[in-house]
Amino acid sequence: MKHKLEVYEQKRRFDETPEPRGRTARRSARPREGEGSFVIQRHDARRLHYDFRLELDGTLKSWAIPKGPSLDPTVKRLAVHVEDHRLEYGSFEGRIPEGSYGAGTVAIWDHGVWRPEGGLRGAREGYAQGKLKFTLEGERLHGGWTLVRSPMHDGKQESWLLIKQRDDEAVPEDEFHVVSDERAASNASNASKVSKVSKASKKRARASNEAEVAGVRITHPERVIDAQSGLRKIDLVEYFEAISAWLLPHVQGRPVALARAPKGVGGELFFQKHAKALQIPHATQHAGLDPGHAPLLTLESTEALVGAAQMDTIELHTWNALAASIEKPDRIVFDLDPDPSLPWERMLEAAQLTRELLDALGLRAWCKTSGGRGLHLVVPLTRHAGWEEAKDFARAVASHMAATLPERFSAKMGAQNRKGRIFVDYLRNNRGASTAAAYAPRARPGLGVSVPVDWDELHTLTSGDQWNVANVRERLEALRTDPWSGYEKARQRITAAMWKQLGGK
DNA sequence: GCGAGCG
DNA sequence: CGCTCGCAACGCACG
DNA sequence: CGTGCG
Ligand SMILES: [Mn+2]
Ligand SMILES: [Mn+2]
Repeated sequence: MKHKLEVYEQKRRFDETPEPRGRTARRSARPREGEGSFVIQRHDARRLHYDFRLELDGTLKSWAIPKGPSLDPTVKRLAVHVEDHRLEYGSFEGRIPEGSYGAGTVAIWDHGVWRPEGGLRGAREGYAQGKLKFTLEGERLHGGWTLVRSPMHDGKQESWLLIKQRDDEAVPEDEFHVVSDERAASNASNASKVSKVSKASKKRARASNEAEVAGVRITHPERVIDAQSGLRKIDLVEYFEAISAWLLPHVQGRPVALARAPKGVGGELFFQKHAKALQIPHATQHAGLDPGHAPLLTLESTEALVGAAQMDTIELHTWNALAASIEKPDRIVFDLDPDPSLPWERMLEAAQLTRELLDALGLRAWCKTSGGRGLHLVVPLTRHAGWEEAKDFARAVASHMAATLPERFSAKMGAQNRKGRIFVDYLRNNRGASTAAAYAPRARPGLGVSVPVDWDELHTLTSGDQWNVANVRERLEALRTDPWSGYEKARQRITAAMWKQLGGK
């Protein structure tokens, strides 16, 4: 106990604060035998909370309650056990200056008498054992209360819960809105009826708030994730399910980066490459590929795609290597990013020109819309080179384009460098970098989709996002041949001759 | 969307 | 309990 | 060099 007070005094510099210095003398008008004083101070500090203090054995046992007490017996309020305070502190109100521990303002929110069940002995035992039952007689709070130590107390501070007991002083607020009609109809305050109604309404709410697709529980299926198209979460989920046969060949075996948007397009978007446990339902984990991190992920099945969608994955980006040969990329990607002011025709020409350079080098490339503003050129490779060589080679190609056609291409990122031109983004060929996969949606208004195209149809393309989650099905149904035929069979490598043509390393 | 950390 | 916070990561452009 | 962007 003495120790606790010392800790407190160390945290405070008494000469700088208006709080009372502890004195050993005096003690004001005492409550009756078996009772003690209590106080709740509203403490507007770095974080607003309520300090709940019970007098016991000459000191104030103290808890910080972030949300303050609730009169609803079904509500448990976290009460973090904090240092004992001196009795004198119970009457403190005022400002704790900046720079002092607990800086902010303190106001007495309630005070009065607490009467522990079992008297003084009950209080001591309850406090030691982590379960205090007591009655409060304050100005705001009355009736029975329970303060229990939560089984989960990790490390320094104990977590307790403050709960109102069910008595006449309790004010149930649970489901107030849902139940209020019922209550008005029959003015009987029938607790069991209320709880039945609330249970039923919760069940109903869950039923309409959940769906099941490919064995995966889908929460909030009706939530609109893109205002522009009006598409809902369930539409995205069903898109992934329907596109599965087309999409899986492009993601299976490859570590992914998921771009997730729990609040939909326009909300916060974050990437996720790693996950512990089965945080993404049905995803496959690959521990050890990325040292110092949780396992990398691959998506191998329809269930995994749907699982990702349940977790609000919109974009699916893949590495340029398989998990099984993580140090040997099996392709390089050129991401053609146009200055937004350029006419689309320049974009098509750029793709064709890039293709011609690659062709001259002896490399076949395949093209897809990005689902956004541009196009992606994908060059499959046998798994012969390391990341360093693949990246250097991609940079050499981009630099060559920029050097030969500087009015059209830039190999430097940054809006400045791209002005009036197309940035050949070769940076997606670094280890750990990734590019939106074929048939993956993009987290942009309209939910564009990256779609593989045949070179023969290049001239018919109208934009990088001409296909989207809503209309790509039409495209696929109309297809007579695989636009990427030959891709799987390609066996090509980066050779010394290519380097020579590009002007050496 | 969800687990971890924290008050 | 209930809130808030991560959830990639790194070369490159710019100052 | 540090900082911020993509
Ligand atoms: Mn406090
Ligand atoms: Mn792009």
